Amino acid sequence: MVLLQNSRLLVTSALPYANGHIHLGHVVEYAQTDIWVRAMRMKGRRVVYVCADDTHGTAVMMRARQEGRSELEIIGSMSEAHQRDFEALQIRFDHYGSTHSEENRRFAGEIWKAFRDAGRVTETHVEQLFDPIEKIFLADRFVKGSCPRCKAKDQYGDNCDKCGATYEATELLDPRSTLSGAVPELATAEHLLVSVEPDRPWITEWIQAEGRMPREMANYLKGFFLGQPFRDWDVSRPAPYFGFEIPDAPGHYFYVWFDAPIGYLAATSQWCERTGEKFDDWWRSSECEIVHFIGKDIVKFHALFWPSMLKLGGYSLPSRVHVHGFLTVNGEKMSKSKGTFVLASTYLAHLDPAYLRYYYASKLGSGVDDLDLNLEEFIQKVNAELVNKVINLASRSAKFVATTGLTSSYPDDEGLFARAAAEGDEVEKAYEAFDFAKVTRLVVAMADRANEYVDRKAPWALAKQPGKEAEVVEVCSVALNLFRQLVVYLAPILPKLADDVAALFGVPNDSFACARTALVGTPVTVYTHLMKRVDPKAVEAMVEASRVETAAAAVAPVAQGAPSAQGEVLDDDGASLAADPLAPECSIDDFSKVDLRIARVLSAESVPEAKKLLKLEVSLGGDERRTIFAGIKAHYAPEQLVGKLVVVCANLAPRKMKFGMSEGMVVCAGDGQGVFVLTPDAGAKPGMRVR
RNA sequence: GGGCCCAUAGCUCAAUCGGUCAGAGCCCCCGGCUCAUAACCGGGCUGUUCCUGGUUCGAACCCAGGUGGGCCUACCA
Repeated sequence: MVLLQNSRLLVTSALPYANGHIHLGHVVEYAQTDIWVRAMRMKGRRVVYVCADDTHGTAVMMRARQEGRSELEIIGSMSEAHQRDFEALQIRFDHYGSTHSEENRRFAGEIWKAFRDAGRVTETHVEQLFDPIEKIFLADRFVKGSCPRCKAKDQYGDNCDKCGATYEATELLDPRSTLSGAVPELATAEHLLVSVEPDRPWITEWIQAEGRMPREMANYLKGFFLGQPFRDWDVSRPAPYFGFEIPDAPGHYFYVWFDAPIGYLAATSQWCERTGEKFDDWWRSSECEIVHFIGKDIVKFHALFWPSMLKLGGYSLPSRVHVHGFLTVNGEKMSKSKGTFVLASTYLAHLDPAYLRYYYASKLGSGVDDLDLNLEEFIQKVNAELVNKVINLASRSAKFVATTGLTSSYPDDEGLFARAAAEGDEVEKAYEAFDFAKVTRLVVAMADRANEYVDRKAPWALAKQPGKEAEVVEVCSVALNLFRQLVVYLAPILPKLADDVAALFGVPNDSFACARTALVGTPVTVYTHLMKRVDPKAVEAMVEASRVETAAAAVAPVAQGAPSAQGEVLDDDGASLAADPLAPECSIDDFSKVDLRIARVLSAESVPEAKKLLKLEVSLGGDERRTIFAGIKAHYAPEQLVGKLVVVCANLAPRKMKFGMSEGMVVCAGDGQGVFVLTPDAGAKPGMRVR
């Protein structure tokens, strides 16, 4: 570990993008960072934790146009929503800013000037497609057309997902703007690039320093980027663009990824302004170490470009770039149709944030592995470990000392308290090493020992024997002290519980040192449940609510590459329509050529060798049956479909596929991300025509 | 096709330098208890540590090859 023991710490989480709400995938990162920050504070370190909304770029601009609102309105309301979610999740920043701030403009300008002064800015002309209606240059993701190689329709401007060809957007056949549907024109745009190649030698070394980042990430960067010259980085976008105009290049704007990480600087600066701290003490001081928490998708920006920017600007480099994996739910990617794409606000409407914080912590090691939220395990683990073992200690002992309080001197407890106190070092080390799973393992083991002790001493039996009153109080004083010790160790993960327990005894739990000394003579207030068991029905309700919410929701036109940009738009904002414009008008005769029928799914099986295909057997009524291969494996389990009525195109020319003949097509709605099979209302029968 | 990571009981995972490390929790079964949020305690149960070969006095841990996953990326390492 590169971290020094006594320096101050500046900690960041990646900036959530202003185009979508916080969901459970985001929470992995913010909860993890928050836990680490709290743990470092409880060790006595000075820590500042900053974050901000990432606001710039085409996605926000287009959303503003579609909704007829200004960008400022959109980023304003999204920032509020984000902060509300974080607050409810007990994720506490010292400062939460926005990349759309004067400070950020200033820092971006300064770093830009540093590139200029170093002679590292070059210009280039890029032939790019231009939307004559929206008056905007089209990024690859905003153009669709036919693949120049295999002629597959509806492909984005960078590569073909049918044949895998890569090409320039300008090579697409029949290109269309996904924004307006217009035929794009070829236009020349001037772009500004910065060179990062001069930094490659020292970045190569910097990345591989012990503890800089998880080993597999360092290997990945080394193998993938560092072995060859860095290409110049295109950091400008032509107007119109929602962002900062480049000071010495009118008409050019900073690309969102240029000013996004600079948001870390700006947020710190705002915090300094507010608190009277000196900025240079945090970003230009050997006494301060910087720790970034990021997802593995954005490691390139944080480990290659960002150090280069910092160095040129004269700022400190990060001591640690802590990289985590993605969230899966029940073993697979979050799925809207399965209701496992859960927004933070939806979770919070049904469940206590403490459960999620605990569960995530119990699964977080120091590596980059994806974290699976298995909902069954979530219920079982939280109930068994947290409520049944830890909380139970207080629950089973508190009432015996309600009138007496804790003993005035700490009784003999067979060394249990001392042992757990000694293990505090291990707990602290595990926190520091980001191994929160180990923390929970240690704590659960301590709780087991404590429960075993209470069981052996059986205070409930003693209470029935006259003259043993003092002994009862002793046993329960031990139990409560052991309990509080656990709560102190868990405090970074469960700050609310720590506060509640502090109130129970009237003694704070704000430092790991609190776990070293037993409480004596302390009065105990009336005990009420500190945490309820997870109700499986609430989990079900949350999944159901997510299914409903997202089924009704439109999808963001593009998932933009900003920090942790896993966000989605969740209302009927026309984004889907914009992303996939209406086809040219057709006649009723044209339409009649397509014979759509209701069909019943008789069987469905996944094609093991195929990535995307399910093999369906459908009935059109009577003996008319069809075998259809549908590319919906990623979105539907075979058993979800069996027995369902669906709409199929019955007169589609049969198509020979690798796995057999497909004799029709199941009609689905989709936008490239979600896929939704259409089903008729009750009463429809197989064979009915759809007009 | 290339790169990286991973592979331990039904499930989720542990196991400082290769040396009682083959473990914990959950699940399941049996027993106890009744203070506690149908919670707690005790006992039992399952493993050729993916396979094959090698190094070593000794390997889950090191090396080679293979198989199977995950992620990234693509005619380029």
